Amino acid sequence: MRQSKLFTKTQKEAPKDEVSKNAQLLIRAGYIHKEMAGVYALLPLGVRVMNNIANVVRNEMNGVGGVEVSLTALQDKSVWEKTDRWRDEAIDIWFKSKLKNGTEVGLGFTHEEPFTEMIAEQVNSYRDLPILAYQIQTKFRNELRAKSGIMRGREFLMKDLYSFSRTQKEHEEIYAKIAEAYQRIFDTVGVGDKTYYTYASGGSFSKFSHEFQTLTESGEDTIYVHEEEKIAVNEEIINEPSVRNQFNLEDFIPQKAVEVGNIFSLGTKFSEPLNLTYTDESGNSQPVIMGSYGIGIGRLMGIVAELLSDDVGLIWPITIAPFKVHLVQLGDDDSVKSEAESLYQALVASGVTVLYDDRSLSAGEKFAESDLLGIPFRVVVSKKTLADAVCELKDRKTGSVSRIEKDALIKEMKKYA
RNA sequence: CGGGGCGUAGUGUAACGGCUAACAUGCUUGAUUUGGGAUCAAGUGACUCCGGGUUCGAAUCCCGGCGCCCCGACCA
Repeated sequence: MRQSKLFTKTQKEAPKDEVSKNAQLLIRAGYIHKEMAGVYALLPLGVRVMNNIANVVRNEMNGVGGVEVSLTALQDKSVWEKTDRWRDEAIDIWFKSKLKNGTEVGLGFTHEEPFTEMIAEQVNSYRDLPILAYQIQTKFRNELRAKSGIMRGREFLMKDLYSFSRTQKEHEEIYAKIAEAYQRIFDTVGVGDKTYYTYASGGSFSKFSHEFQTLTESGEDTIYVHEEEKIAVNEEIINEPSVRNQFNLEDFIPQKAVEVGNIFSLGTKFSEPLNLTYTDESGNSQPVIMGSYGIGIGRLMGIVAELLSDDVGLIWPITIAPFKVHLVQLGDDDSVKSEAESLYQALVASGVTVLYDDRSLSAGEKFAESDLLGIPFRVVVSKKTLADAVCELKDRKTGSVSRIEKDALIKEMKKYA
């Protein structure tokens, strides 16, 4: 993409109503636009990062046998009444509205109920199971207090997968497989080393649920971390006897963290009230064993922005960066322009995503903006580089600069196509 | 929902109850520049969040509303 066509602007200063680092950086760099408290629009660069993160998640979910669907945001009240989760006293974060005829509807804050109903329509026999189905969709939660930029909003993108198993054993195998996929996701997007598999309160069908918590000072949760074992325990259950029995808490140290994913066993909590059953090998009707697995895609983007940045801007990992290469043309010289243009064409032809800064601005401004945007590789074409028949390649993360011939550069960048 | 703070050009800040609401940045035009948000000049841009009130006079004080941020509570 040519930067002259990118309509977003960068700003030197963040709006004063943003305190959180993720929102400050993402707004300054032109990735997001604040619509209102806790509600952010995605600008072109933001869309690209969000899609990339979603695709990382999608690939892993497909890899463990997940099948993608897309349920509705508008919710039928009657489905939620079956599990008693329609009442405001039960769920206080519903956004509710009415149809013209007076029928009440809600905007989905999660999808266990409609998902279970949808699956019940499809499942009859043990031969139909297990099923892993997921969606990547916008959720709506009427939070009393939105905070921390895009980390806790009222409207946000989330991946939610639901597993439907015949037996507890089968469920547990799936659960473990998804936990591994989750860790790979966090590794891939660049926060794996700071993300801990965290024991949290389980609910009625299991001793624990598990959260994936990423360490950060701006986190709203406190977890107790065991560095060597790479596990943690959420503060909320730290005083429970079962926890004290299972873990030697002396080895755990408290840290601030943000929950980027969670997985939990639902047992038959939803399948029973919503009549999701199957006929087993003996001809008996059995309730389906369920699990639920969430990842906040938008929150993940926020945490990456926050953790992988420095004092001049964002630093995207190559896996989710909006573009792999930021090609910067310096000066208005015709020879420079045509060289940059041909390099741009060649990189794009090799399948590399490129943001090509074809504008006539001062070098300083272009560099400062490039640093702020955080694209992994910056390639400069200028009179200087042209004179030596090379390009300049800078790694945004390490800051290392090298000179490389055009063909070698294309070959190198092609690795990231 | 309890507590605290704040609303002034696009953005960031200033302005004792008193002059035409200032400065920086952005944007426009021109010139000089072209390897770190460059320099100079001339422009542009504000019903001071909204509605009431006090006062000779309100960005400034008072009341109400709306919005935003922070702390807490809440958070399958």
